[in-house]
Amino acid sequence: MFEHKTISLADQVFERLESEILTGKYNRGEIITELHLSEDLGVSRTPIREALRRLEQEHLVDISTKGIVIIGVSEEDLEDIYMIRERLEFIAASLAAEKRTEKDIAELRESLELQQYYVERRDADRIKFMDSKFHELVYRISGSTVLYDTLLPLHNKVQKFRKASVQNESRADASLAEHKRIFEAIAAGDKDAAAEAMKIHIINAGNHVIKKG
Amino acid sequence: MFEHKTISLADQVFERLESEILTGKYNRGEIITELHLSEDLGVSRTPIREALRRLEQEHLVDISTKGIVIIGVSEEDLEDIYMIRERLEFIAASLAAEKRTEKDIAELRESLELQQYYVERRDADRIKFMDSKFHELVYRISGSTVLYDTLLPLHNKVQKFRKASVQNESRADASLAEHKRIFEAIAAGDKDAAAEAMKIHIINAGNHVIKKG
DNA sequence: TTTTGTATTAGTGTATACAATTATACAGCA
DNA sequence: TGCTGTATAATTGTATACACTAATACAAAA
Repeated sequence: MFEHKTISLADQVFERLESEILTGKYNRGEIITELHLSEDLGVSRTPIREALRRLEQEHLVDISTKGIVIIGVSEEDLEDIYMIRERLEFIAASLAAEKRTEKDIAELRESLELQQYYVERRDADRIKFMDSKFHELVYRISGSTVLYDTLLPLHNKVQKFRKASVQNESRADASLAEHKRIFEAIAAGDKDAAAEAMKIHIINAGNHVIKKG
Repeated sequence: MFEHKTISLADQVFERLESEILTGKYNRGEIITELHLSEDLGVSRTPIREALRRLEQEHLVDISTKGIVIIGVSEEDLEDIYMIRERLEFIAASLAAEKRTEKDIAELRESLELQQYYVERRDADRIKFMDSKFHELVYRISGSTVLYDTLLPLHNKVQKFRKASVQNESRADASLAEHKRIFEAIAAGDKDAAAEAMKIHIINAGNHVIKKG
């Protein structure tokens, strides 16, 4: 009856470590060991290693003979990520406007309403969460597995930097307004408007996140 | 003296399986098991699993309770991949023209000379290899880890389809000419010309690989 | 004091045994 | 014939023991 989809320890460890690295718990260049992780998390090295292999593939860590070297996301990476997202989410929004179903529209609307709720309450963590949710929905609605797989990791990688941005009240308000504009265009099936609104949104978000030299 | 960099079994298994999946050894939907792989390759399940986890992350396989389900790359994925590459390699070429050193130029030139050599000898496998090498060099020279990590998997995923394309002699000649144009622009440090030449190249390559409905 | 060789230690890499879950085949029954 | 329950088998998930490599500390000699 109740879908008790058990998540493997390896997956849990991956999610946790990825989140901890992306939110800045570990410093760039810091070295950790499988044994420490194993003891800290209370699981054997096997699932730890499977998680680390995936993190290594994402270039979030480097596995050396001295241990696990934390890489994370640098300021330079940030600019590249927003540059790429600007181009690809432009496409994703266009496709989403083309392919969205009534159910998709309802999901987007609900996610926006929740975002509005949290923006009014100045709940930065949940704002960030709903912001991610909205973008992920657009990726999914685009119907392109390739776009989804390409964009989701890029989006996740800016977490640490995005939190500060979202705590800025005026930016939180503006971001919500931009999401609404994107939503309206997708709901109306207006491909060009959706793409353009998304492009502007990514550019604005990037400008607020990237520290200018 | 001799750098005998030992490659772990897990990495070897990953490379091999990835290549076999992308070149079409397994059919979409086919199910294999860890035990079979373990026996076939003569290694224990541990490195097999670590390889499979990475393949799963790339959406090349799906690990279910029935076994490992082969996903691979579909025809629909192809169009998305070339659409994305068109946009991102445009940027990569531009950055490469901006940042290339003399050493980079020499490497690109050498890779082109080899490609020419193999094109003249109609050696499809090696043409494909040198074609990949050229693009990978551009990714690297762009100086963006993010672009590199994003583009390399996308490029690799079209392997199976690219081989047929490269066996077409007129396309092989055209592709070489396009590479030369990209090279000249990068060597000259002409960002816009490099970007434009790359864009045209990707579009042409895509048109030859994608079967029209 | 510096350098070099060696013993030790700390770390990842691999194999194997076992646990848990789920698919499957088959028998019994309606 | 079709359905249902159960036993069996097949598969992935996890833990642990061991192998191997390389970094490190330390002592001895130049």
